[in-house]
Amino acid sequence: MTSPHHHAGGSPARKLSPNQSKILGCLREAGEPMSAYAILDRVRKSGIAHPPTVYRALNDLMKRGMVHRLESRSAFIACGHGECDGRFAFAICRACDKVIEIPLGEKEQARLLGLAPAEISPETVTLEIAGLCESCGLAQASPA
Amino acid sequence: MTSPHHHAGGSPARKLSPNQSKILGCLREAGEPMSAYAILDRVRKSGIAHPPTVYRALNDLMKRGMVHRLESRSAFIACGHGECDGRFAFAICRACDKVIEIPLGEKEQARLLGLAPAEISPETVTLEIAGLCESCGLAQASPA
DNA sequence: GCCGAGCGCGTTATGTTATATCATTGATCA
DNA sequence: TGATCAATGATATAACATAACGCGCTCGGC
Repeated sequence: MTSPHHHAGGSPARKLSPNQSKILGCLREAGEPMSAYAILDRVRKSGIAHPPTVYRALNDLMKRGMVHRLESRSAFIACGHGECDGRFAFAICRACDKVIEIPLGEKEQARLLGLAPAEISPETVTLEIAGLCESCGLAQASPA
Repeated sequence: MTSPHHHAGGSPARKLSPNQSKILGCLREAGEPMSAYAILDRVRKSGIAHPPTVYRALNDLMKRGMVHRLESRSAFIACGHGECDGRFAFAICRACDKVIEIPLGEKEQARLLGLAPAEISPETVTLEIAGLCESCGLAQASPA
């Protein structure tokens, strides 16, 4: 048995590997979406040196629901709820990249999956809403 | 026959350039999503030789609503309705890449945009539903 | 006709995102 | 002790996308 290593809280299953912890920490610190290569730059000093290392960790973290991928931006972000196994949507400011995670209730999920035609039995949904956040909206309405 | 009749200025519905026509034709023939480089391979015989040519045409066609991009696959597909300026969703078979375009009614659109929190005023929605199509579902249930 | 502006497009080069593959390490167990 | 497997390290390359420059055509003014 190994000693508990890190991350108090809720994880019922396996623990994170050191690399996974580093990368999750990096994303949580940032609080905003980062590309895999941006993550790589930030964790180089921690000894992570190659893209596959980052992608492996990200894929594992995504399986656990602790990191999500923003498809419309090819970027990754820490789950705002620590961990979630459900479905969620994102609202993304197209100007400043701010991201807000939107948890989807059961009903909402069902409704979204129900949009799929009979020919395709739906499994996962990717929903990203782009727009302008308040400050960027103001900045644009009255430029310098 | 191409009629090279282009003109800068007010006309709201300009016609397609030769390259745009070729690439739209290619996508329509395919009837399924293609990567930009797959398109490039297919139109090389028509004289298109470089990625930027393809991306330029794709971007124009997307602005016109005649081509959509599948974010979750980095692929492009001809609009199933010829042209649409509205919102739409996609159902995608994760096994065979079959794509079905789902037109979203006004109500559905409004509901989706309404999911955005107050902080972000929503503009566009990206909704992609992945799952298994009938034949792939069967194939998986009873493998050869 | 001549000229310059605008535009579509060709071309080169490079940037960015992601993965296939093999090597190394370290734990487990007959 | 040595076989074996899982995880990670490292190399290389594949796949996706765009920046930047330049050419040639058509259009409009003169």
